Parts: sequence; C-alpha cells; structure tokens
Amino acid sequence: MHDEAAEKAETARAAAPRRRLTPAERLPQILEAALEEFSESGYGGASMAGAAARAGVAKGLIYHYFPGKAELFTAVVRSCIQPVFTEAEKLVAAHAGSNADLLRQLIGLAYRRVGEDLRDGVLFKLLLAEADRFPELADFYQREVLSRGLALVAGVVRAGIAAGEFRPDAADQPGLAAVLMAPVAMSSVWRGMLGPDRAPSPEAMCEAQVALVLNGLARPAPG
Amino acid sequence: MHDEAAEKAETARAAAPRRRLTPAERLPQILEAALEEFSESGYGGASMAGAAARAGVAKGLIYHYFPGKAELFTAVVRSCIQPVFTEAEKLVAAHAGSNADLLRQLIGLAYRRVGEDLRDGVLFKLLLAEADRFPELADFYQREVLSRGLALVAGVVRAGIAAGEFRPDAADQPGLAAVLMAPVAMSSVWRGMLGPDRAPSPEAMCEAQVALVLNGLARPAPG
DNA sequence: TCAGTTATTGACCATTCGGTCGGTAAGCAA
DNA sequence: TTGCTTACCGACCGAATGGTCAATAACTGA
Repeated sequence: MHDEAAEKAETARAAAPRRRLTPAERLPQILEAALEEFSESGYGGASMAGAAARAGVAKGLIYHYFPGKAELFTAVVRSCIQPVFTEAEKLVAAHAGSNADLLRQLIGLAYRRVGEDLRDGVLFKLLLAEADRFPELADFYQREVLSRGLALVAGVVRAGIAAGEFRPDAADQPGLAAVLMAPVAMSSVWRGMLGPDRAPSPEAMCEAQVALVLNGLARPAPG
Repeated sequence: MHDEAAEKAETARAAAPRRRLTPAERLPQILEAALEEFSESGYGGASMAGAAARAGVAKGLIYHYFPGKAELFTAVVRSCIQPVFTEAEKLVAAHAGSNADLLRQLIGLAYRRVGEDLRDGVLFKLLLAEADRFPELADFYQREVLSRGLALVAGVVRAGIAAGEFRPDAADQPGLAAVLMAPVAMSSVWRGMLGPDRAPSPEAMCEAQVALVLNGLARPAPG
C-alpha cells in the first residue's frame, strides 16, 4: 500500500537512531503506532509492516511482543477503551447531589470525551466493525463497555426513582439505559466516520439530550 | 480464506447448471452474494473470488459488471440502505393523526426494521466502518441516510410544536433530531456486532424510547 | 442458418501480506 | 573481561488477493 501519511511518519520516526529499549518503553510505541495503522486502514487493511514502520521498528519485533495480528489488535483496543469508564465510575461514586444532576454530569462527561479525542471515536467505530469476527473482542465489548455503561446508567436511574426525582414507571423499562447510552455512542461513531465538521455536533446533542431526558424522566406535574 | 459457510454456499449454488442470464437477473445475484461476503469478512477481508463463488459465478464475471472491488462495495451499500427511508417517508406523507402518534409510529417502524432483518444491521455497521476510507460512501451516507433521517424527524417535531403538542423550546435544540435517531441506529449496530441474543432488545428500547420521548417532548402541565 | 454480440469462463500475473528464522548486538551479572 | 539473556533486525517464504485477458458458448436479429 502506498500511503503518504504512513510513509512520512515512518521516515520521520525511523530517522531517530534505533536504540535498544526496555519493553515498558517499546510497548507503548508499538501500541500507539498500531492504533494509527488500524484506525486508518481497518483491521483487514492494516499491515504489520505498516505498524512496524510507524513505530520505527522492524516487523519482526512486533512478533517478539505479540503472537500475531489478532492479538495486537485486541491489545490496542483494550488499552484505549478502558479509561473512559473508570473515569465515569469515579464520578458516580464521588457524587453527592441530586440524581438528575448526576445524570446531567454523566452525559456531559461522555459527550465531552467524544468531542475532544477523535481517535477514540475512530477506534470505537473500528471495534464495532470487527467485533463479530473476534469473539474474544465481542465478549470484551459486552463485558467491559456495554454492560458496564448500562449498569452505570441504570443505577443512577434507579436511585433517582427511589429518591422520588424520576417517574416511577421508568423502573419497568429495561431498554431505558440503552436508549440513554445510545446517543453518546452514536455521536462518537458519527464523528469517526464523517469527521468533526459533517457529524452532528456533540455539544448540540448533549444539550438536547439533557433537556429531553430530564423532562422525560421528571414526575408528571400533579393535576 | 478457508470459510466453511462460504464453501457450502458455493457448492450448493454452483451445483445448479450455469446458464447465461440477462444482466437484470445476474446483477441481483452478484449483489446478494457480495453483501454476504462483505458482511462476513469486512471490506478488507472480503475477496472477489469469495463473492463470485457465493454467486456461483467465475471471478472474472464480476469485473464484467463492476470496475473493481470498491465499486462493487458501494453498489451493495446503495442497494441496501435506500428502501428503509422511502418507506418511512411514505409513512410520514400518508399520516393524518397527531404528531405524537406519528413519531411513535416512526420509531416503531425503525425498530421493527432493525429487529427483523439482521443483514441490514451488519451492513450498516460495515458502512460505518468503511465510510472514512471511501469519501464517496461517506458523502452518500451523509446525504442519503443521515440528512434524510434528521430532516424527517425534525419535520415531525416542528409540526408537533406548531400544533401545540410539543413543548415549544424543543425548537431551539438543533441536536434533538440526532438524539432521537441515534438509539435506533445504535440498536442496529449493537445487533450487528453482538448478535440478537446479547444485544439490547430492540423491542425494549423501542418501548422505553417512546415513553421517554413522548414525556420529554410533552408540554409541561399547567400549574 | 449465419454472423454479430456479449455473458461467462478459468488460467494467469504481479503484488502484498502474515508470519518465520537465523543472526546481531546491547545490556547485565559475575 | 566473559558469557548469558534478549531486544532487535531484515531477508525470506508460502499463501492469498485484486485484477487481466484470450477463448468460448449462449443468445439475437436478419
């Protein structure tokens, strides 16, 4: 594949003298380079040689760190998706105010995260695309991303109902958490595929969703 | 690639005597076969030989109908995504009742569509994944899917506000249509990547979203 | 029946890719 | 210094892929 960007990145980074590094130094370089390569070319289109070149490293070295392409890919995904959720869970654990406010903050945090780093979105999109061909990856997504996110949202909703903030019948809607999560996820996907300019604005979506959700969950006014 | 399913499909279909067909007959066969191939293997992983085998046809024939792999892919996408929107637009045009009811019907239609045909979801997922590498495809998606869907939803919301059904301040939220569309799209993506069993149930999401949206858009009760 | 058109084939080519392997040298311990 | 471990290289291989092309056989109209 003749790829300008990859080529330039290669020559730029390969120009640095090749030193022997400790695995703790080299691994992040390889993961970062692989992320670029996978993001730009997809799983099938990405080449080990390309990833190696981006890292300024010989192809063989990657096989010193990973058994094969598939394992490299899963490692890249793992290293990227985790931080978001730990951050969100920390927010929930630390929050003290109303559940409506917590939900607003949670939604805001998620959209901000989508808005700032484009690569996350690209990788998320890539993950979606490849999950069904990597059972291990689909398991990972379901366990570490989807279930975790749904549990987080559902917990806040449940607490809000218990506190009398939200309409009680929301407790009987098992699909509610997914409906609340989906816009953020989709915002990320849209940005990944269309770019920041043509995709619906995360800020606008955030505002609209917060308004919709807080109204939609509010207890009906008496009368 | 050694693929059991593809192999079986091949032998099964190739057993039929090879006849000369008119392009109008052969084209759908090739598109259908290519859809299967792309769905199962992604763009990079799909092979022209595989698609040809599934269609029970020699590889060369595909090049008689399409200039190359990229064009075949875009043709497959085009032929699949269109019908949903024409159906939805027909529904809107024909509807006579309240806008709240129209919105409910629209959401229901979209989720039903997602629930019944799995291949649509898989292809949609594939489209998301490959769009940024095919500018023409990204344009197509933005023009024929996203914009059209957003316009459809926004129109109903606007009409509902004008009719006094929905809260007037919803008119000031440009991200609202995207928020309303996203759960359906995401439901499709989730089913495509996790399968019908592990993905959030479209029926449950539909019910929750309808309830949330109709409450969230309703005019605040006086008092 | 015959010529012209074209749907269809399958062998073939150049290229690329994932993965292997023997070898090199840098760091470290003794 | 010596010797062991291991990060690192880069040439190499078999397999698979996208794409080509000359040959063929099935339709069509005259």
